[in-house]
Amino acid sequence: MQPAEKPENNTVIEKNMKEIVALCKRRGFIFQASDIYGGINGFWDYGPLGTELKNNLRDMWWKRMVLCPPIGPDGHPVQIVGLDSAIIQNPKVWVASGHVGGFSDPMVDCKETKKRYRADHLFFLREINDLNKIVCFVDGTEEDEQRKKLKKLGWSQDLTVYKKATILDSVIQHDLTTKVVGPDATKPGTLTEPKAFNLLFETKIGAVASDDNIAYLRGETAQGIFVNYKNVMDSSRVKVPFGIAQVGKAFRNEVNPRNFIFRSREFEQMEMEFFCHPSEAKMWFDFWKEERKKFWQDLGLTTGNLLMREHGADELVFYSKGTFDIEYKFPFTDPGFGELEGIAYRTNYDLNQHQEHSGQKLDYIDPERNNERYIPHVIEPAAGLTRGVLALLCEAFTPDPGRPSGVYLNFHPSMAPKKAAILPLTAKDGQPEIAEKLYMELREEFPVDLDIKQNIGKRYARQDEIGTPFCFTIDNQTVADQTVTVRERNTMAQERIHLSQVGDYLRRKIKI
RNA sequence: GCGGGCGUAGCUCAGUGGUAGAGCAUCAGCUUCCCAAGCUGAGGGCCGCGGGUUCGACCCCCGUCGCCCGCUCCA
Repeated sequence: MQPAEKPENNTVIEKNMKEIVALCKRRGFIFQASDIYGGINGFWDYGPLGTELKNNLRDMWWKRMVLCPPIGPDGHPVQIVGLDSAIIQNPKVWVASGHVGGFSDPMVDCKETKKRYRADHLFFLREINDLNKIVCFVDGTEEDEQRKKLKKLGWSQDLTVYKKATILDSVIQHDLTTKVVGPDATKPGTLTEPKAFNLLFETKIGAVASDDNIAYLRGETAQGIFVNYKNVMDSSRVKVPFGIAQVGKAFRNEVNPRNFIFRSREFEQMEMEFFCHPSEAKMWFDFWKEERKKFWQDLGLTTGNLLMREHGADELVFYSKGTFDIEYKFPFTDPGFGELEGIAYRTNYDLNQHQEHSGQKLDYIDPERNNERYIPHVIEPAAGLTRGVLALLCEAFTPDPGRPSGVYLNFHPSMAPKKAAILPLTAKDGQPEIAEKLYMELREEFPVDLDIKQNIGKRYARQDEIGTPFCFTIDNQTVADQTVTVRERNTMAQERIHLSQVGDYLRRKIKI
């Protein structure tokens, strides 16, 4: 029985994701980019409803960060300002950040075993007296394992007769790739030369292309914040501790885009860099961890599908003193989780780097600490906007055989692309006129649909499928006494309220 | 990047080496006082794209692009 379990499970998961993707296309949430040309791997377009959904999530983040930031430990709202930096910056920015160079991982393929290795995760043993004997291991391979492999090859198992090399380049330089036995290979010469995977998109500035005008599309929005730190300080009357927030596109040449919009080459981030005194960094780290978790919960992601996971020491980038991921249980990661947002304590690494590379002083003179000079430390909550959209879609997707549409999207009303639909029960007897009047009133404040055609069941079903939380239906009684029925999406229950209360009703329900 | 699977209407899928099909959706009209109901009709496809074999290709072959699954990868 055991073996049957996994495939069966996979089928169900696959089906779910397929249905979600199909619904997204059918109803205009998300299309494959360049669809009519056969698509392009790793890029997606947002349709009419997807755009509304994405904007809702973005606006809610902006509100919670910049317009109404949370109350800090001192009882007052924390200070955060907004920014919108260019996608293309001076290429030196990406050298300073470590993305150029550090962001490109050379990969080595094994022709025999079809395995792929990161070149910088490999080391080599070369017999000192025999240039033809070179064997390759993955970092961390125990000496016992090394000897086993040497035994299999029929070579000396005395590790002292081998010279250890860590740089594949030296092997390449001496043209020895044909001699190397790969980590899982049985014969030499199956490893390919390292291929550079530059994860940053390159472009050329100016009409004439040449190598000295290379620029990069940003791999994250964060660096735009760091390079504007001084400008914001000098112009905005902010004092440490404070934050700078930015929402925007970022680009990464992912080796293998997968899972709908989860890993794509063009995506959108919502990042905030919070600058503070080093002695308070831990406190702010804990503060933002809680705030950010609460954010996703407030939007309706249920606790069972949300996870706070601390990075292990091996996972941490060298300059981070701690990173937590907020992860979501997507249908394609189930029972595992996938990253939605990372909250990282980045120390003052980035500002230090930019101070060094730009030659500009980026230290802060703190009037509240006896004019102490220091480079602020940074706590970075960095969320994926497009991943957030996917999480909201997956969470909302609710199959329900008991209703005509067979499925509905259970969005929190604040996230729903359409807040309400106005539906005259029939297209006569003065009902369309009342409906249109209500529509014109409501649309000033809410995204709403007016739908007069076809029978009421079809119209309810359509609204269910796009996740509209409320339908206001005009009937004969409306003409007589100015009341409408409100039909609630999840329960399909109806109540009757006065026309004059509709606006208040929506306002109350949408608020988080 | 490797291996496997798939690509026919908006969606879910039939289909045969000889003139492209169904259901649902969409749209129009009628009918309907509350959940894709009923009746009548309409639009919509170079069968992913490009080659090849053939008198003739949606079908067979090759290539390519895209999607899904598994590896690999994800600063």
